[in-house]
Amino acid sequence: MDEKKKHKHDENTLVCPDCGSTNISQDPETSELICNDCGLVISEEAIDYGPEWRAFDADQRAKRARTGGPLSVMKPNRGLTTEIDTSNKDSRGGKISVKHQTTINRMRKWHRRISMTSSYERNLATALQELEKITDRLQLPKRVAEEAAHIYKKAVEKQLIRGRLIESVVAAVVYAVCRKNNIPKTLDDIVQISDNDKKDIGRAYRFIKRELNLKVPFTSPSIYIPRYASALQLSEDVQERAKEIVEMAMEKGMLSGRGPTGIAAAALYIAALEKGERRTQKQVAEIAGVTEVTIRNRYRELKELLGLEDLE
DNA sequence: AAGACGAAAGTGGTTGA
DNA sequence: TCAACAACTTTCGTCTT
Repeated sequence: MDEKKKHKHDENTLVCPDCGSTNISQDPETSELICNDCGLVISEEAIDYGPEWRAFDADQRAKRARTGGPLSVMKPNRGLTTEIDTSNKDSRGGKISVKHQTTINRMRKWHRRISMTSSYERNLATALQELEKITDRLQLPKRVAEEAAHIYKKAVEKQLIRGRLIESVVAAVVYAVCRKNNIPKTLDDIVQISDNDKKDIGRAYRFIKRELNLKVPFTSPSIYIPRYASALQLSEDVQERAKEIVEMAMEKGMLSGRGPTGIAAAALYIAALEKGERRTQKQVAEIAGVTEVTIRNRYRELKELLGLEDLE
């Protein structure tokens, strides 16, 4: 169990370092170069206005900040806020009279009430921090983070967060955005880098999806093929063949209920056999995060469904 | 010795009363 | 809220390479 977890984590952090070779596309909006194999952002045209350090809680943030906060659409008020400080001095450092202090206190109260301290803002602040952590660890492109932020805001406005951990909801939203954009990340991938329960995240995902009417398309197994293939160092040939197999299986309606990762894994296993680049079931199973048994079952189903000849 | 195969029992999540 | 259910996993024995 421990070993398996470790392995999965490696898979996430070290995905195809050389995938710059072929499968790259450019995002029309942000002009980011994105690897289709794993969603890795190869290079970004946009300048990052954020700080070079990272902080996970308010304390760290306060210690590390040297100037004002970074400008970002990912922050409430774009990171620009003003605050009336509590030292009761005027701009030249002189004391403010007691008479004026009450006025200023009142101003301070309202100012804070209006700008920063509403629960909405506070909620969003933690959420965006968490969102940054997750998208960073999964190496997801910026537009995914932005779409997720947008959806999350809607969820807060509709009061859907009540009774749920902010972190779980953020993870759920990220998962939903990945699904929507056909980015090959499983719920397990998200759980690996999040500190929360799979149960919580899954429940939050279903809830958010239903309440916000998110239209999440059926996940085609083929989106996992490039990712698994490069992790297994299989050729383009094998990938193409595996995609063909998936296509054929889908036409015959094999998609009912079965997990897409298992189908992708089995198709890849078959394709690799056909092209003489044999991988063991165990190898494929580990990469795909399913068991050998599942691969065997899908393998058997695919074989009889497609009438594939026995291969040796 | 390692891989492939499949039966049987167990697990976590969904669905419908 | 509970029970039935499907998909998947775990475990294990057997056969093949």
